[in-house]
Amino acid sequence: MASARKAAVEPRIRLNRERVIAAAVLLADAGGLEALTMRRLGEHLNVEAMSIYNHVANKEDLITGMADEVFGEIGLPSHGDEWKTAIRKRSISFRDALARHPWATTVRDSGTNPGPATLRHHDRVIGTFRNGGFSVEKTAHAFSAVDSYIYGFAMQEKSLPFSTPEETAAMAAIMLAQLPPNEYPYLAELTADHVLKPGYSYGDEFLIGLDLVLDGLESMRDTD
Amino acid sequence: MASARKAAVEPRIRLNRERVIAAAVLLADAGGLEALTMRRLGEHLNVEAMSIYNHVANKEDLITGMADEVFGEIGLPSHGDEWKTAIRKRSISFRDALARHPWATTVRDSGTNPGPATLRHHDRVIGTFRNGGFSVEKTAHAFSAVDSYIYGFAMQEKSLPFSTPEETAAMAAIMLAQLPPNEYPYLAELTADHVLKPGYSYGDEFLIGLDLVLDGLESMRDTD
DNA sequence: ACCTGAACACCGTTCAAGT
DNA sequence: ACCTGAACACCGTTCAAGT
Repeated sequence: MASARKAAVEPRIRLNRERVIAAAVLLADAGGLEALTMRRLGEHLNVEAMSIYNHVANKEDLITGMADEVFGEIGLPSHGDEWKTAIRKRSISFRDALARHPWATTVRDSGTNPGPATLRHHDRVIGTFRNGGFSVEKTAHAFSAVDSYIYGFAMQEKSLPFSTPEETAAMAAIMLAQLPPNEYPYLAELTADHVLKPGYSYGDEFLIGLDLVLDGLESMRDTD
Repeated sequence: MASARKAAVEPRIRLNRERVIAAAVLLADAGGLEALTMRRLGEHLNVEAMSIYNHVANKEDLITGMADEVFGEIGLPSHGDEWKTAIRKRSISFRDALARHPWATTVRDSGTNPGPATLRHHDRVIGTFRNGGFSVEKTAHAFSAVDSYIYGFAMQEKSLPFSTPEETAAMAAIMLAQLPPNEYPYLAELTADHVLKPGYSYGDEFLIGLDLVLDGLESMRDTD
């Protein structure tokens, strides 16, 4: 009875790999990958840092698990949709996931030791191109082009020193003022005539570039 | 005389920002960004780690300098070439630079505090689009699309667990053997029928995707 | 089976002290 | 002006010891 009450007061839910990974994702979302230390993660889990090693081989294994968690959040391309619609939807979902977890843009576990969510996701994307009439070779081209674009865009977006339109305008004005205009005339023009225009948001570029790539893939599929 | 000889035996060239950055780039090229520690860098410069702070504000400042160094290695788009040729050449040069310095794919200083080489490079790229008949707005689209693609491709390439064709074949065979084929049929097909084919090299995808983007930009420029 | 405390070999960075 | 030694507040990870 007494011990039951004590357990209720100090819940100390059983630790496991999933809970460790989930807490680590929260920590990295809030402060970036460099804010994720084993000691800090232990604090958030009400446990000493060393206990984490009972559920995760080491920090690298932890980060691999985190990356797979992010891949699990990406909506799989739907079998019902036409290939272009399906890939477009999952690309938007992919970019949204990377925007929620900016640290994930630099991790890229998929090359070395992909987790189950990553494998399943890749399989479905490849299958969408194949069933959309792409040859095996052209599927490889398509997969590489689309994912390169998404990763690169997410990385550029993450490294911008602003996020809201107001911040953007303020930062752009400062940068423009610091810019020697004779030295960088085109950069100055782009900043003054485009970035500083009301309603500018770098995020809007995503769909423009994405559709450019998808349209290009469509005509590639139908030629040769 | 004696001191002159001593100076010859122990050259101890005067340290400066450029020499510090150059040594740091070598270190990061060899072992990645995590191999770059101030103590190790000091060793390579025959100096205590703390001396480095006389030439660099802190490690972040050092890495910013390194990123600008890499941008300086990228061939500027030539004024004589037609925009597509000029951007194509500089994109290949950009990707080569990122392949030489894989750590730079994850740095992206340009957003927050671009160095002089970065600014000059961006100005020339923007100018190439403008002189090639792109409106200011379409120049922004083009710049974003091309650089997103290049960054993303370089990141994917860097994270592959193989580089030579022999390694690729060996790794792909292992991965294919580990793959449950019923669970990931399309991934298995792509690996067996494409990646394992003799002559496969992921790097070859670069130009295919790049030309896709460039052709898309050309038709975007000429419509609306 | 899981958690802990102490310890090891590292980090980046400061500061007073040297030349 | 530049370099150094000692020190501080951290890291990831090990290992023996606890329950």
